[in-house]
Amino acid sequence: MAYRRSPLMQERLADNRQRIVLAARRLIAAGGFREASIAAVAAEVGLSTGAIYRYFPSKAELFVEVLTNAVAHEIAILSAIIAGPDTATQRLRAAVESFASRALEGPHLAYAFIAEPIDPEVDAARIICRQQFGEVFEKVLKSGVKSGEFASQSTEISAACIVGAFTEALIRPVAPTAKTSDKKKLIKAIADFCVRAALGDNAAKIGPGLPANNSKRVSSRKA
Amino acid sequence: MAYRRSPLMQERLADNRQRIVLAARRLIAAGGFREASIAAVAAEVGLSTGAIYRYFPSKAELFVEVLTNAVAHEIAILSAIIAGPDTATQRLRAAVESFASRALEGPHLAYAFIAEPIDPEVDAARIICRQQFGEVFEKVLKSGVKSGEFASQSTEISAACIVGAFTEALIRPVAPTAKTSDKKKLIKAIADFCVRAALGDNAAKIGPGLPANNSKRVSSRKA
Amino acid sequence: MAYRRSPLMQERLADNRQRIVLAARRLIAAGGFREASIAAVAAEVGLSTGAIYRYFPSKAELFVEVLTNAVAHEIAILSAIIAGPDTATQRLRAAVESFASRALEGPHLAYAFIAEPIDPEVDAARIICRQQFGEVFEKVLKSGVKSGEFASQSTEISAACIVGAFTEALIRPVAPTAKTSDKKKLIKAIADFCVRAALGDNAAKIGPGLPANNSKRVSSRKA
Amino acid sequence: MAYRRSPLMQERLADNRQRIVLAARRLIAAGGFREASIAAVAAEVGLSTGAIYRYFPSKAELFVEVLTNAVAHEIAILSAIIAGPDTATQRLRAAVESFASRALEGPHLAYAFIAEPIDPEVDAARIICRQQFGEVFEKVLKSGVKSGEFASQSTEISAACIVGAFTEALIRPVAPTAKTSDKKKLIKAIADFCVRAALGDNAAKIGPGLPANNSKRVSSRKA
DNA sequence: CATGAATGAGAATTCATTCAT
DNA sequence: TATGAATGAATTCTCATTCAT
Repeated sequence: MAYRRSPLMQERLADNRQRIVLAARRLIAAGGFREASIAAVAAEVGLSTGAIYRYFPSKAELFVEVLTNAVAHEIAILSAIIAGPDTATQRLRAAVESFASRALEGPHLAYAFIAEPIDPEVDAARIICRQQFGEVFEKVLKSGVKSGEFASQSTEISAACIVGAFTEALIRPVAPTAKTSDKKKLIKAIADFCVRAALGDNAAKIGPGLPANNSKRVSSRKA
Repeated sequence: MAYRRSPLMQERLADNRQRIVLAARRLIAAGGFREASIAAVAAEVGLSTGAIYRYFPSKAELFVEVLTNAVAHEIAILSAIIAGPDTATQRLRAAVESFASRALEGPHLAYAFIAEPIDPEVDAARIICRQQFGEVFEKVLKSGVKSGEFASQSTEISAACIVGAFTEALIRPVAPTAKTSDKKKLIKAIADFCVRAALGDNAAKIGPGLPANNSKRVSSRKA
Repeated sequence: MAYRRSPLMQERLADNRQRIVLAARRLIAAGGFREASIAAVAAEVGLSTGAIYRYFPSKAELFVEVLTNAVAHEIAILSAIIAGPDTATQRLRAAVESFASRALEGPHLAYAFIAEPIDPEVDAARIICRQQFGEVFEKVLKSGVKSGEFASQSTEISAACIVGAFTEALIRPVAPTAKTSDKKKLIKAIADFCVRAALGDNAAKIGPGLPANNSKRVSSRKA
Repeated sequence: MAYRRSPLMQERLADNRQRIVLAARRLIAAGGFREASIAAVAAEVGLSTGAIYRYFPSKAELFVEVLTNAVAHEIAILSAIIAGPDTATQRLRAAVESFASRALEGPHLAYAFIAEPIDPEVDAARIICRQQFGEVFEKVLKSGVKSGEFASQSTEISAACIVGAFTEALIRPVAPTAKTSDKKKLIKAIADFCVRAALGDNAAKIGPGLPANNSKRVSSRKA
């Protein structure tokens, strides 16, 4: 009598897989790769270590999926923003701010995207993820350059720089960064930086779209 | 009558310390912290593991010195560039290009500056190093803002973004990046990005000083 | 449907913990702390080194348990003897003889109670163990002094001296002490010594209760 | 031209040997065997580690000499006391007090006499040392038994018990034992214990020579 | 003779992975 | 399928001992 898998069972299985990924993600976000041992992940999901290996052939592949998953989620959000109806400047700013604000919530997870290769396999995945981010940003840049809104530039490399630029923001405050208002300022300043870089000498043309810094946007407009 | 150490010996000793640091650096540059076990470092210098501990009380302290050393060297070069007589724009560009081109030589070492905290002690050193880089860049930014050459901005965060932006360049090509010409383009594009971000809407004012991308600076000016 | 651990397995697990403690104890008894490396203990139980750490977080804690266990066993026996109905003299003698005879079986284990602090944690446990022994003996001494059977004395220090006195017996014959009859003589002589010291000048009063040496109690009295 | 050793040189050599032994002794007394690494000993004497091996073929042999030396010194003092003109009781008491009071000054050195066999060779030496102590005490015991002052007893084992009994005193206060008055009481109580054990039921005969507890000795004797 | 750098054999501890139940 | 005990290789660090200078 062959066992047929009940729908309930199937769901639980799919469930477990997802729960493992999320547990690993939570641990990485909280304490970095170092804290995310198989034993810790298993404990977090409420399974045994052995059970993890029923769903993932190795720790590396689990981590690859954690990255892939997290990135897919981000990419979806960013893509939606970037596909929006606003000007390229507005969309770029919104995308950077959106990503950066989430990144600040889990700095250790952010590390994961740029961290030291714990494992070659994981490293390969990470590079791909970064490229995906780059591609999304490249879209806005291209559309902005095409429309003349942005300065002419190597959109591919600019995209990479944008990823790198706000990456920095994630890494700096390893200590839980005090105030919410500080975070907002930080995010805004990063977005400003990226937008300025995208605009180039078109900034003047465009006019008051870009505040030169956090507090004087109005004054900058009157010129 | 105390025995005096021969000059040859003295040299070898001082040498050894440096050789250990360099060997560790080489290993980190080639394969990351992961590959730089004490045993590997010892083998690389041609010493026993025990000998390493004559020069460094712990692995952490060795790694701290590797970072400190590497950073000190970079900082010296960057500081010289930044203290130069050129315009802020030129100095910023030169600094970014200088740093980025060296970083491309040892991508894994670059990782070390942003890596996942392997060890709290090493991590502390890393954060300090990043701040030092930031401070150097902040200098040019401040001088440029003060002279009116750069747009008004949060120089601290812009400096961090610059560090982050070219950090990206170091991380991307983990695979040995094909052609030298590619590297040059990459470096130039990064510098362009950073300079644009610094200039902001002053770009137009300043005039054709900034090429919007690698080859078409003229066209970008006509607008 | 969670798997239930078979009773056999459960038993083996509980067993293992105990077996590790006993293996460590055996090794210490045979060759001292020196011979009881984690590797040796693991080999003795037939486990891997890693397995030991499933049961004990560190070598120190294992050793503490070895001591604690051994002492708890002794204390239980001694307490029973000392709580008995006999005269203080008889109970003291019985307690010393009981302890000493067991101690002679594992001289190296006895070392463990007085050994050089190998590890602060273990050392702390050892001091507590010695105090516990002392307290047990102090009970008989106090009861004997109170009843007038023993001479007035510092019961605390006398108790310590008793522990020390037969400690000596454990240490002397590191070489496998020849004959059983010798051991018996040794134990008896130690007990005599302790009892004499407890009695003090009450000895005469009490009468022939105490043999002055092993075999000639009658003759010793007539003098 | 053969080198002739100058008298000065000879002295320095003999000196060094002694200085090494004393340095080792100091270190052991201060922090136990654990703190007395060859490197530490060398630093203490102001020699190189290699130099130690010119005087002692191994660490074990150095430690053996440390023990032997220390014991020889003690034995000399004790022998003098025991060869004195007083009663056996007085001589025994004096010997115990003399030894114990010195032992309290360097508890860690005292450990060394009873410590866990760090090394079989050292262990062998330690056993011999203990026996030597025993022999000295046996002398008084024998003389006291012969004169009828002490109870008939196995002098060999009583001697061992005495060594063991005050050994305990050395081990108890690993923490620097506060007050001098406490120390005095401790030493006296130990001596009392040993003397009582030696006297046995002769105590009454002899009369008020033995104070049953700490404070009434002098007044009780002269009567 | 003196030096002290170098050796290298352990020792404790960690953790991804396997496998009997 | 699930469990988690067991494995064992790898890693950091220590220290007695040696030997070129």
